[in-house]
Amino acid sequence: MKEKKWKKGERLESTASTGRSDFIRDIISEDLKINKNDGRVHTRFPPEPNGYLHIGHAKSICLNFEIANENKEGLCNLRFDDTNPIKEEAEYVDSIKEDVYWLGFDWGEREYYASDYFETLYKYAVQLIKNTKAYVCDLSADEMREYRGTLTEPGKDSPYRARSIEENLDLFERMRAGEFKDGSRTLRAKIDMSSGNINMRDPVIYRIQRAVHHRTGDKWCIYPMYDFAHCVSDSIEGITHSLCTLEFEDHRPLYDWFLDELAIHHPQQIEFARLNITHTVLSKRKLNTLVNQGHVTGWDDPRMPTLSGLRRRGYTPEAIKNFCDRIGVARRNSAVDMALLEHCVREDLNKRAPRYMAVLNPLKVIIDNYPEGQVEEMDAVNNPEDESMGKRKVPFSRELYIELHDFMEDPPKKFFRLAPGREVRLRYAYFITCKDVVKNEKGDIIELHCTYDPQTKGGDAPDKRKVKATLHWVSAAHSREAEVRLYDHLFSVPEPGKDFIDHLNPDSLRVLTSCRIEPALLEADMCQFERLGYFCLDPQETFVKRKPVFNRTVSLRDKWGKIQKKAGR
RNA sequence: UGGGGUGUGGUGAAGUGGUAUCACGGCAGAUUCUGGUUCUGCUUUCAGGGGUUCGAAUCCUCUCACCCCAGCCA
Repeated sequence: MKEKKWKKGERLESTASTGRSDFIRDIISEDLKINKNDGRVHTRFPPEPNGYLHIGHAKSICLNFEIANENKEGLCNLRFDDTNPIKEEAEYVDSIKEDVYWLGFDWGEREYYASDYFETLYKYAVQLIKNTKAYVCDLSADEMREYRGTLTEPGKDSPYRARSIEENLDLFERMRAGEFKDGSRTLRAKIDMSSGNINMRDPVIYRIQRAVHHRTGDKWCIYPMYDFAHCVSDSIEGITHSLCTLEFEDHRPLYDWFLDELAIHHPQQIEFARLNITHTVLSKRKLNTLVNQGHVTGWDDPRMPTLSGLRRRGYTPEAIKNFCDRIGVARRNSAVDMALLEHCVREDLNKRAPRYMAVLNPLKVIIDNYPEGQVEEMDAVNNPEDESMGKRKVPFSRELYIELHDFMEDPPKKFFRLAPGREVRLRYAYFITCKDVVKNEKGDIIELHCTYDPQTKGGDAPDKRKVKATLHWVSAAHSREAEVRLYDHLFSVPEPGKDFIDHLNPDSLRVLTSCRIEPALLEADMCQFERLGYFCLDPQETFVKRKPVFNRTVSLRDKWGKIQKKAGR
């Protein structure tokens, strides 16, 4: 019989003070009202240490930890679901802890491992045998598949299903003792081989597997399966609400069955839709393929949606958490627009990133009427959004660099940057007018000759005349060379799908090696390059390349870019 | 007639019998020493049919579409 654990019903107050409301928080509010679990709220984030965390995990981390934080005495455990020694490694445990901590969540002393419960799990398995609810099965993997039936046909009972309790007890003990070959026997739950839910067709709960476990070494040669280990681990830890993704929905009857048969504390499993984001992939398998086939440099490649990749790209924990809060929690499969993630970083970085000037594609500008050898220190605001971030000095001299794209010899209508005969402002410095364009034999523009108006020092004209553009610049002699890496979507289509490799964006990385940065910038790690975007220093690459290497976190919103794109079509 | 889910603007979410709401995106404008930020306005939606009701995204019913499940993975 179907039983809905969350009845659609009267309007519920949202949890705590956040004002946020979603179906999970509604369930918890209702549970609190009837004093279920003595009013406790206890969640857990249960990663398997077999890979790196990505932003999809962040959704789950935020959900679990924030729900705990929203409730008085609410707790959230960090539990490693380490029941498969073949796939799991201590290295992943460390990276997962680092990522969760980086996001800003605290699991206190509650760092647990399913492997801590192996002994207890074994005892519970014995209890199931004693209750005639589990049996040792000698079917091979292939045979078991045959016996299982199909989606539309029921399965058949295993010939070993009717073994006596004594025989099962003996065999199971000897499985543990290592008397049998890997894969030769399993312990199975005795449920219903004709169930429409394939998970209930006598699922395996223990398999024989001689492998070194990252924590228990070679102490065990039998390991519990997820369905058994997970619900019991939740129960042992006193979890009240066990939140997981939609694909475990079919496992809930099994989750409930084990706990009912064992008659132990019974958390409620609640499923929600996993996160998808456009223009990227969020499955361990696909991310793994990207790494293994060399489409990216590693799990922390700044184009990867992994937490380590996003961190290296310059995303802040605040931006990611804000994103996770905004996408909501629901039960329908969906794909969030990458633009929302980008909006969230811009919003955060706009408030906190100090501004600097950097020229990505330098074009030399010579101010003909500026005294040779003269240097002036211009006052520049570090962050117009936050006065407390103060000011700095930027050296100005006769020879400068501006952005190549800020000049056009024959500008179209809506281009209002520098052009022959046109006057623009150099930010925090002077108005300049372009007088002459110097080209090489190939016809490439290599140098501009301009004049400046000494009256406009600081950037304002005494006669109040206006200019239509303000350009960023650096002093040629005072600026330093840097490498800048510009990132774009990893995939050129919103939903890469099964053939995702075919849709890789060839321009997801562009490396610019002769950029010029203002001297003060050397001290910044995260910053805005004015008019360009948000960037962060890549410490590893800076060390390797022996010059500053910056990653572009995200570009600024770009109206001119949009106009150009439209014109291009 | 295998089982389990899900359908609300371009996208993600709220809404649980009483004017469909919010955010992102897009478009237009204002402000601006960043074509940034900020501000304003516009844009477009209840999968479909039938029923109940004074009144339906919401209740009933039929249909359609999509997602998940046949690991000794989690």
